[in-house]
Amino acid sequence: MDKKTIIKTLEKIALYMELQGENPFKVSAFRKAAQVLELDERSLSEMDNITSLKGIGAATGAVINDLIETGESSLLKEMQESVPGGLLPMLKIPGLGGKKIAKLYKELGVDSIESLKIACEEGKVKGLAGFGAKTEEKILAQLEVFQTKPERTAIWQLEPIVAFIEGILASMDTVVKYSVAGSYRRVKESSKDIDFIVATTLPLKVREELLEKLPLLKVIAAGDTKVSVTLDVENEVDVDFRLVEPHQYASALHHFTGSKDHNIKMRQIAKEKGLKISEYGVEQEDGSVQSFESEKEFYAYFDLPFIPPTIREDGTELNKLEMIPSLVTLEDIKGDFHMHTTWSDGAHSIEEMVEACREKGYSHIVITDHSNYLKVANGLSRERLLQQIEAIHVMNEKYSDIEIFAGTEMDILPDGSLDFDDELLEQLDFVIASIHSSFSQSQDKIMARLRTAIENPHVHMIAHPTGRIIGSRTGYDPDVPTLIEWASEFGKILELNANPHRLDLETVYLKMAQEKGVPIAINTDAHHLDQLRYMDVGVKYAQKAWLHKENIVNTWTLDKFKQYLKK
DNA sequence: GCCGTTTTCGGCCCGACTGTTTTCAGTCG
Repeated sequence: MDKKTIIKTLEKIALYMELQGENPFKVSAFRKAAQVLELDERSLSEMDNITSLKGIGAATGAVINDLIETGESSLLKEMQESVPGGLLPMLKIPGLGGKKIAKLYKELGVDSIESLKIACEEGKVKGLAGFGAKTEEKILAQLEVFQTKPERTAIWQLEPIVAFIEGILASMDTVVKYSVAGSYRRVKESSKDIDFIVATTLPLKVREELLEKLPLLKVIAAGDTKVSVTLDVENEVDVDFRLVEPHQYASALHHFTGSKDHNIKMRQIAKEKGLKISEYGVEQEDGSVQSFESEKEFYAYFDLPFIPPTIREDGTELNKLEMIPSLVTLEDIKGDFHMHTTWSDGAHSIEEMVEACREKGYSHIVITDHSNYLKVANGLSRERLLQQIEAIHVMNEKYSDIEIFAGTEMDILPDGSLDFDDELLEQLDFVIASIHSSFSQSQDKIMARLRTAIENPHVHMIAHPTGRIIGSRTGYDPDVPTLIEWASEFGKILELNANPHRLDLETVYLKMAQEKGVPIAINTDAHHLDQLRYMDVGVKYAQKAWLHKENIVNTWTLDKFKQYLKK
C-alpha cells in the first residue's frame, strides 16, 4: 500500500461525506488527515504509529490501517454502495454543494448530471424547499457551459488578460491602487480564475465603471465590495474584483493572494495571540481593527519576515522562515544566457538585445541563436555562426559595462548526434544543447540523445529539459531524475526556462537538481525585447522551488561565470 | 472527526453574495 493511494482514499471519503450532507468539520477532518500524510516527508514504513500524527485520530487511523492490511477501505466501499458515483461530478457544478446534491438525490432521485438536467427541464427542482426558479435556471445554464470549459487556464493564456485588466484599472481615476492577487500572483502554472484587489473610496462607481469597460460574457455577482464576471475573451475566464478602502488594501491583498492553507496558518497564529485576521485587517480583542501600509508591515505585526507570494502554499513555509533570505530575487540577476536575434528567429538585432539588457543592469549575456538543423527557425550554418562570433567580438569592443558572450542553442538531432562538431563548438563561449524534434521517440532514445549532449565537453547547459508547454503538450518524456544525475556527474547546468509557456524544469525537478548540486540557469529564451521581462516570472518560479540564490548561475558575478566557462 | 493542562465538550479561519427566506442556509474563495 502506497501513501498516494491512502491520501486519495481519504480525500474520496471526504467527497462522499460531503455528498451525504455530513458535518463540514467531519469532512474537513478527513481532508486534513490526507494533507498531514501528504506533507509528512517520511514513507509509510517509516511511520510506526500513524495516529500519533496530529490530525489523524481513531477514525482516520482505522481507515489507513484497513487500507494497509486489506488493500481497500471498507468505509469507502460502504459509502460507494449507498451513494451513487454519478453524484461526484455534480460537486463541480458552481452553486451546487454537498447539501443541495444530497437533497436532489433524496427527494428527486437525481443520481447523475443527466438526470439532473431532466429534473430541471421538467421543473421539478424549483419545487424543492430551499430551491427556487432562479436556482433551477442557474443549474441549467451551468450545465450548458461547465463541461466544455476547462477547469484551469494556463498562466501564459492569463498573462495578456491580466495586462489588459491592469490597463483598464490604471486608466480609472476612481482607483487608488490595485494588484492582481490569487494563484496568478503566486505564479502557479495555471489558475481557475483571476483575482484583483482594488483600493478605492468609491466602490460603487468603480463597480459601474468596471462593468462598463470590461468585455463581459456574464456577471456572476455584483455586490458592494465584490464583482465577479466572466470575460468574453479568447478562452473565457472568470475574474473576481474585491473593492476595499485604501487602508484595507494590504490586508485584502494578503487575504486574496492566499493560498488558503497559508491564510489558515496565519489565522491560527493570530488566534493564539487573541487576534483575528480578516481581509480588512487584524481585529484586536477590544474589537478595534488594525490596518497596515503593506504586506511587509502585516507580517512584521506577527514578528514574521515578509513571505513572498510565490512560497505561500501549504503552510509549511512558516516552518522554513530562515531560508527566505537565501531565495533569489530579480535584483540578484546579473545576466540572461539564452536569447535569439534576427540571425535566426528573433525579432531584434544583437545590438538591440544588448541595449535592452544593459538597461536591465546586466553585466553579461549570451547570444544563443538556433543551429543549422532548425531550418524553420533560420538556424545558423557553420559559416554564419563563425560570422556571428566575429560580429559579437566586434560589438564587445563597444561596451565597457556589459560583456557579450558568443553562444549557440544547438540542436540535438533525432539520430542522437549534435548539430555542430567539436572544432566549431570550441570557438564558442557558451554552448546550449536542446531538443526541438522527434518528441515522440521512446524514452531510451530521448535519453541517449541527451546523454550525447551531456558527455560532450563543450556543452555547458541543457535548455528546456522536457520540452513541455504548460496545459498544451507534455514534451518529450525524458527520465528527468536520471538527467539530473548525469548533469551532476558531468558538471552541467540545467535550465529553468522562464517563458510562461514552458517553466521547464518544473519545481519538483528544480528541487531535485538543487539537492544534487546541479546549477540552474534562469533564462528568458527571448525572441523579442518584450520577452526579456520573463526573467521576473522565472525568478518567482525559482522561489517556488526554494532554490538558493548561489545555485542559480544568473546570480554569479562575471568573474565567477568566466571561471565556470574555463573549466 | 480531531483536539486539548486555562477545555474531555465545544470549537474548528473568516466573510461576501445569492436566493430563499422573513432571519438565514448554502456555497464559495
